Amino acid sequence: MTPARPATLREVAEAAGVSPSTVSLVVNKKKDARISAETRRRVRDAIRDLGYRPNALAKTLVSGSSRFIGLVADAIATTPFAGQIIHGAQDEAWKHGYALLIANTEGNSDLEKDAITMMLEHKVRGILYSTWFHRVTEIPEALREADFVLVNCFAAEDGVRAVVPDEAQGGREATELLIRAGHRRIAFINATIPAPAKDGRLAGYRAALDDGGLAFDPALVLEAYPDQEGGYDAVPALLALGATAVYCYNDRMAAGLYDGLRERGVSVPGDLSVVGFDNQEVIAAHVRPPLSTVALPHDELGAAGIRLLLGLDSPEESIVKVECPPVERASVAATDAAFTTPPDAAR
Amino acid sequence: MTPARPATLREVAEAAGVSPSTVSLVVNKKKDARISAETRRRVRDAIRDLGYRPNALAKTLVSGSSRFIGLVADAIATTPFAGQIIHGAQDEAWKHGYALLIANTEGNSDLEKDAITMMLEHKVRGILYSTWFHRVTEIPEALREADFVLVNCFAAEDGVRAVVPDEAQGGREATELLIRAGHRRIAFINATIPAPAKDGRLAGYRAALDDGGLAFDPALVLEAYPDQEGGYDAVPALLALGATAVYCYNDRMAAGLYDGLRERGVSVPGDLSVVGFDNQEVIAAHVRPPLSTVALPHDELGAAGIRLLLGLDSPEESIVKVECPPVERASVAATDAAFTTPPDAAR
DNA sequence: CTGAAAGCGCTAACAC
DNA sequence: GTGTTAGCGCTTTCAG
Repeated sequence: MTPARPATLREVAEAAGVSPSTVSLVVNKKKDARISAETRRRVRDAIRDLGYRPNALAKTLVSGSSRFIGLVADAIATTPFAGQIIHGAQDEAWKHGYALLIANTEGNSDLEKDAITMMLEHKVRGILYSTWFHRVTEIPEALREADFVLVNCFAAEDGVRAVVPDEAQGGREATELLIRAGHRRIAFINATIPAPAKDGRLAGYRAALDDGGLAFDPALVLEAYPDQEGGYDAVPALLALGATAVYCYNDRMAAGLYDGLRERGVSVPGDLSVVGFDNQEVIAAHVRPPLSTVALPHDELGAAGIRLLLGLDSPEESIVKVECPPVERASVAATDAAFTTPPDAAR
Repeated sequence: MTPARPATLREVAEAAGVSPSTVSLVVNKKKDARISAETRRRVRDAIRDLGYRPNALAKTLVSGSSRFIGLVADAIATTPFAGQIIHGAQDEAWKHGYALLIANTEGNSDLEKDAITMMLEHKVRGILYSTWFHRVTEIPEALREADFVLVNCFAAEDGVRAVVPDEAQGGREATELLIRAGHRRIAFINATIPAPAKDGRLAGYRAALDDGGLAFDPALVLEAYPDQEGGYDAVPALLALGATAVYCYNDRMAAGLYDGLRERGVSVPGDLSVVGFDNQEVIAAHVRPPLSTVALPHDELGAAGIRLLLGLDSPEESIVKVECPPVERASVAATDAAFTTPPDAAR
């Protein structure tokens, strides 16, 4: 039985017949402490017998620095994304001996302020401020009192540390998946909603086209609401373009596109190759055929945020961009055009 | 500028020319403390000038009880579910003045032990031990040292507090959605994987059939792997049954079923009504047509866990079942049979 | 090799 | 009304 009030270090000392400081030394395995094997044993026994647990709070009080890192999120459950950020942050924090204190604010700034206050009062080492979709953000005043880094968002002002996904590089990889398969007429269905992702993913598309020696044709860029319904509705316009491949703003859009395509007897990837963006597991890995896409590295965003906070990474820029790796599945097929210009015969 | 070392209560006292206890009294707004308006003002000013933040850790040390609740999860990012549990728990904990300390264990029992140890050392008020899918679980030894409640899982032994979804009630509601629409030949595609959900959802199906005066026909229950591929593959067998409606073990299965149905020209809900289970937003709300289903109340599971831990709820049974509410969308249509026995003409 | 003493920031009696 | 004192559980010089 564990006693109601947990045993203290002092009690262990008494039980072992030594002083508190001796117990402290053996508990913390101080290298330079010379404790006789005999004493050490007696202390260990007492610890076991009493079921002693060090009090991390008291430890913090004397050492002055706590082992907490706060994570404030604007929407923990709305998407799987926030979960991944928490996951990445938690693992990395843990690795360095820190525990994560989390708060969900639903974007409510009062809650946000309270959450940050709570963290400050618990003397967190620092705070990760995260958003579920990549965007610019205001910095709550209270946050400035802490050592903080922005995750999946960034500030308008300069010099504020942040970690965000590299949308342009991702868009480029997505497009390249298609170009490498020989496609030359590649449509892009962008989002209707303004966001860093909208601009970045388009920029990446253009960059890949450029590199591939393909002209950018504005007519090939459509816009749709970034979900299944948007993708579904975009089908007629897309089909009118005569493209052999399409790169969608996100996986949800691609999933809706699949439905519309199937209804019209257009097969993927036989008649049309498709790539998405986000790598939203539940969707991308399980539609028919499995969707090739580019991953939004939320875990890594969280982990990088922690490293930045702890000063383990010291990048040149205050805003660090994390790569979005392509994940190839089965929605891209080679087109004949590929055989028109085989690598070796090029020129 | 915030000083490197935050101001302490003692410094505030000196700055205000009062004693520490006076400051303590005004900070904590003690009702029965008689502090002159003048003193109160001086203290407040000093607090503001020094940017004073109470140290919650020191407070905890003296009061003996911390304001932390630990949440250990076996898979934060694998599914959206864990995120919802965290969300529900966090909100409820917050409401009662507690902060959530979270740990992700990936089911690794060493990590699990470390996580629990860390929480114990931080003197958490209690621990919520959660799993991402509903199942029986072992209780890690260390956990017994804390006040704990199981969330989305339960122990084999008696008397251990736990909160789980009411699978049978959910299965019953799902089936009733179909029965109420007049269906009389209702197939059920269960999971191939043993789990409380498998048994519960089947039991609910049978109960609903019973209540509806329909005979249970074992031939109408199929089994498939509980994901999109499983649902897709089950289509031929399902179609051979001649059912007018089908209840799927989960939404992912239903989504795969949609694909297979569409390929064969079977329309939902025109030719076949479909209901799922889980209410996995990204899928259920956005397939075509939107899927009627039954929600797995993960948020509520987390919240109920907190209330149980805090002793705010005191149920009769140690295992509390949380209701799975039906969410109707557009995948169920009335069948002619409904008009054969209109409610009023019944008997 | 080990113990005594001071103090981390705060609260709670109890004085005055 | 407000100050004094004594710890909460622990670490850390500094003696011995």
